[in-house]
Amino acid sequence: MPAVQQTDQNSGDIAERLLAHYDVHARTLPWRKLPGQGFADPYHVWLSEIMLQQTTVAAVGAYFRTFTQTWPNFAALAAADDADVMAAWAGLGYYARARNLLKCARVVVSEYQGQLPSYEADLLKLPGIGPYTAAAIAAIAFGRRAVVVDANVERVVSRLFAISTPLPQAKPDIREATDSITPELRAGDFAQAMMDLGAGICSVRSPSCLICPIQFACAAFRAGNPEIYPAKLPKSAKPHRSGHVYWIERDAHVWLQRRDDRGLLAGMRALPDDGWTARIDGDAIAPAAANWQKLPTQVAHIFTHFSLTLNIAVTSWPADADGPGEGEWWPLKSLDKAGLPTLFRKVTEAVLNAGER
DNA sequence: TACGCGTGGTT
DNA sequence: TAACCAAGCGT
Repeated sequence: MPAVQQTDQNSGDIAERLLAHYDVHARTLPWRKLPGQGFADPYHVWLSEIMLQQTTVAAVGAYFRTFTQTWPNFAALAAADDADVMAAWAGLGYYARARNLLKCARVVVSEYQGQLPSYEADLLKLPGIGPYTAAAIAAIAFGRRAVVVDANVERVVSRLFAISTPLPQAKPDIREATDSITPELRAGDFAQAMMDLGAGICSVRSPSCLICPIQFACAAFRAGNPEIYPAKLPKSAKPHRSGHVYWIERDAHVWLQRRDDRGLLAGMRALPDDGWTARIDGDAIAPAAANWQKLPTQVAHIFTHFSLTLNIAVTSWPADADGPGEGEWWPLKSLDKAGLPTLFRKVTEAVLNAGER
């Protein structure tokens, strides 16, 4: 006994009502054209969609402006130095996105004459573009009909249709239901309207059903329990790890290394460590024999899948001697330009605030 | 297929 | 405060 079977007529009404609401209430965003003003620059749509993967609108804003000012199109970005792009991405997280961003820009230049392809199937082949992003770009930048499903849409649609199967098993049903209400025209506006709805009205904890433009069609509203959707399986507890980082200072410079190309914080500049990972604690073995001094303060950081407490050991290094292993001496006065991920920024702050060096 | 992958805001 | 969550993707 399906709670609600949307009729064809009803399905059309959903898009119509949602788009009418969007025409009046669309959020103004740096990468967005307002309804009726045509399609946004595909480069801007692509860049914003990559940045917005698992990332809030508020966090993306400044990065989007920096990137579009520094690299205004695919050709400029494709010609950029990898290290500059990684440094510009520092702090935004999920650094594989930045590496794939560059790969993608270079493919667009070499294979597509610097113009993003407009078909979902072609977009899907590009680095960093998955099912969601391919559909979003095809619809938003090129006006093609595509079924755009992100976490917002999953929440809205699971409520509309009272889909009680837990995620991720519910994904096929949700995609089918989304397909059934996606209009032939204005699929891009429809997708953005669904995401605006999910970000504002149809929120996770306390949805504002009384002002929702598609309340009339919502099975969960009718049942009085929108907040139970989407159902999700419980998450496993995240482990706690500890380890060390090592601050090696020589003549107002600090020794920085580049992390491995794969895994956590891949390819990012970093301080030397004692081998801690998401799975194991560090072994507390310093990268070299030296007069190490342990700082009284620790740094705590929480990743997606584990939390970490870092101890900090500092030493001063003989003048003119090279640091241990591969690395570079980075001037302390421009440490903010090193593009350190947030974990190591916390460490540098702790060291510099400690004073004793 | 399920897991690894950042960070900051919210409750 | 600890847990949850965000315009997901690659492997």
